[in-house]
Amino acid sequence: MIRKAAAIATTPAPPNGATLMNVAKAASVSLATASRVFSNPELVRQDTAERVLRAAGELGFRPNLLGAKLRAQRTRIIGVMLPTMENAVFAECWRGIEEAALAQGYSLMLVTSRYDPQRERERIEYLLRHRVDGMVLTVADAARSAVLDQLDAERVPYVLAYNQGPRSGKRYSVSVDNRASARAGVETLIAAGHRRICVVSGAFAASDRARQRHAGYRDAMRAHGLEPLPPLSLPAHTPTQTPAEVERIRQFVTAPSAPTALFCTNDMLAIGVISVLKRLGLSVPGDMSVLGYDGIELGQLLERPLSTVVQPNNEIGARALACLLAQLDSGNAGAGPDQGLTRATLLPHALRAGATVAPPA
Amino acid sequence: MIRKAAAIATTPAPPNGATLMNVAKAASVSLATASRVFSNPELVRQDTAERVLRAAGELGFRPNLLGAKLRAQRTRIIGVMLPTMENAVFAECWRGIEEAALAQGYSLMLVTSRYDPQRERERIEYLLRHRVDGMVLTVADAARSAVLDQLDAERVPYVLAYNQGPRSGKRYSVSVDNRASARAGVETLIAAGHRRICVVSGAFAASDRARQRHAGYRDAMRAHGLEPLPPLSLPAHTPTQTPAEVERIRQFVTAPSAPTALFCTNDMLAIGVISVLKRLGLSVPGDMSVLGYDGIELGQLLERPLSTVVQPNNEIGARALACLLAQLDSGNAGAGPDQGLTRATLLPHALRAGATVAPPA
DNA sequence: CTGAAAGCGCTAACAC
DNA sequence: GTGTTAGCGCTTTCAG
Repeated sequence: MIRKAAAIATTPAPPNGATLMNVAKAASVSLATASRVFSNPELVRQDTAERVLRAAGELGFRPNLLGAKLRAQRTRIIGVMLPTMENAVFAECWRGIEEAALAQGYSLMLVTSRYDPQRERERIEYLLRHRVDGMVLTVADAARSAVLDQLDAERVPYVLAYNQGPRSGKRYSVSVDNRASARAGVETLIAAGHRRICVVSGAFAASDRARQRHAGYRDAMRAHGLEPLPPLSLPAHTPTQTPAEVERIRQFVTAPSAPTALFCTNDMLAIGVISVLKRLGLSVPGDMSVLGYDGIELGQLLERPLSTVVQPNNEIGARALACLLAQLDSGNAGAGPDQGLTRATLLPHALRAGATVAPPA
Repeated sequence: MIRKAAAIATTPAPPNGATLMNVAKAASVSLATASRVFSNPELVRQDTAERVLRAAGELGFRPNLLGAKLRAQRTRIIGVMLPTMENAVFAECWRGIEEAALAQGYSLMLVTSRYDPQRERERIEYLLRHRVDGMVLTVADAARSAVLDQLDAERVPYVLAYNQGPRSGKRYSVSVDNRASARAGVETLIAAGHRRICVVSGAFAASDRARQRHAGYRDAMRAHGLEPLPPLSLPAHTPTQTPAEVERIRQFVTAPSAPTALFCTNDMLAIGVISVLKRLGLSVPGDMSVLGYDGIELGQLLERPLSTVVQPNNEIGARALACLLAQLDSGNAGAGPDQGLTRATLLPHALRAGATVAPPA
């Protein structure tokens, strides 16, 4: 008895007396019945349910998902890791993920990695401690990612977004065909009459997509008998208009045999580059054509709409989540046998003709 | 015995045998000691701790935060509700929040409301069920928000971001002085020689900031003996360049006594408006000056850098979180007495001269 | 259709 | 310093 009293006293002063247990008491039913009213209503008689519901309403009952999750050993929380929200492409993807999650009754926990593998590890560990049921991830480099290997080893379900898995790999991924779409984009440049075309990218090491898109560029060039030119590799994937960066761009575009068209591996970069060119006294597309990649909405809102390779960003997010939930529903336990199906979902890309590409002068 | 066996069998097949309990066994210590090694290491002897740590390492132990949270009655999760991530201003704010949270060991749960009060209610209820310790919120209209009233009633700690609380209100908020900063912005327009200045905004009903900024506009106009003009109120806070919207803008800017300068209540809107003007054959700032509000980074990266009123977005997020944690640490229980301090933190704004404002023709 | 009871993994008194 | 123990709030057999 004393023990009991002590135990009660130590209880952190019920911040919320509205527990299921109290609801049950108020409705004169057992805890089990009260629980069922919320999780399996069909198992309880109409009027009993109503009584419980009324009691819940009066007490202002709000289910504590923590208890439920702990017991159920599944949280219905999905971890999402994206490089940054400040690049609209990921904000658009997030929207797709969030809508899909909402529709399916899942919650999300978002972390950003800033394209930093070290930080990727830490943030994912964090998600793991929260016992997320699975994750939607965009990593710097899927092919050599220690953290992905770890996730595989621990059998944590995840789906890559934007990172494109190999055609017959074991990893799930949702993306466009980076290489083919980049090639298609560059081909529009070639079709416009450009011969000297260069890639502008953030650090290739920090983005497998950038590398794949670069490969697509090479495909296009070679297919048309053109010599791939060395790329302009900038430090970041989002533009910083530091003097150093501006100077690098200046040197690049004013060299003796400067390119007549630039293929930027993402739209933000393209936007930044266009502005730098302008500042350098070059007109776009008069003196230099610029093609982006991503298809962010913003591109269409600009004074000079951005010509770009469009990815269905919302859909990439939504499909990635759907793919993850499908995994969760099915062979969650014990990883179903490989059905020989490709696990890399490729969504169609499109080309958006803006006003930043024209025939060379 | 039978019971016991049954109970074990029903356990959802340990997806993770690496529990604290098992670590404790492996290290031949009690559960309590093992727990202390992680939460209060100073309470346990060096070598004991090492043994536990080693065992944990071998078993691949990862603390299950769910159990800890349930027991501790605090989750160390902060709920964040922002209107949308697709407006960079909120993406920048998120960054500030995330960095601050990371530094303090808090996790975040992000939801977006799309400027929709109904959705605000639902999403917040969601956060509440997850037992977040507190929230950082940007709501459509803080002054008449049912959900905020509810949060007050339930004594859920929260801090508003962007929504500006009244000088001596009871609510915590972190923002700039919307009215004063807007006034300062419009005054730069007046200083440039403009007399006919109009506000362009998304639906005022859906944003108290838009209304406050509009009030600042009126202040500026009146202070300079100018007649406030009727605003152009667009349906959304982010631009959609639908034919209908373009047409509305056209009528507005080609009317007999059309304005010579436009003050847009946010940067995204300004960017969209500039592009529409261009399409309508008007040059900015030649035929029309445009001033934005928000100071998103993107504004500086544009071909024609956006003139705008700058808010410290990262800092708004970081400070809002800090303010929330301060609340949590102190009078979490029982809402400390009103210290007469203003709970509305006002951060300094700035004016950024871009290239979209010039003297009227 | 309803109830009793056994925990999910962890923390925090309290006792030793 | 360390162990014992009683739950946090909920779900889910198993038994009526």
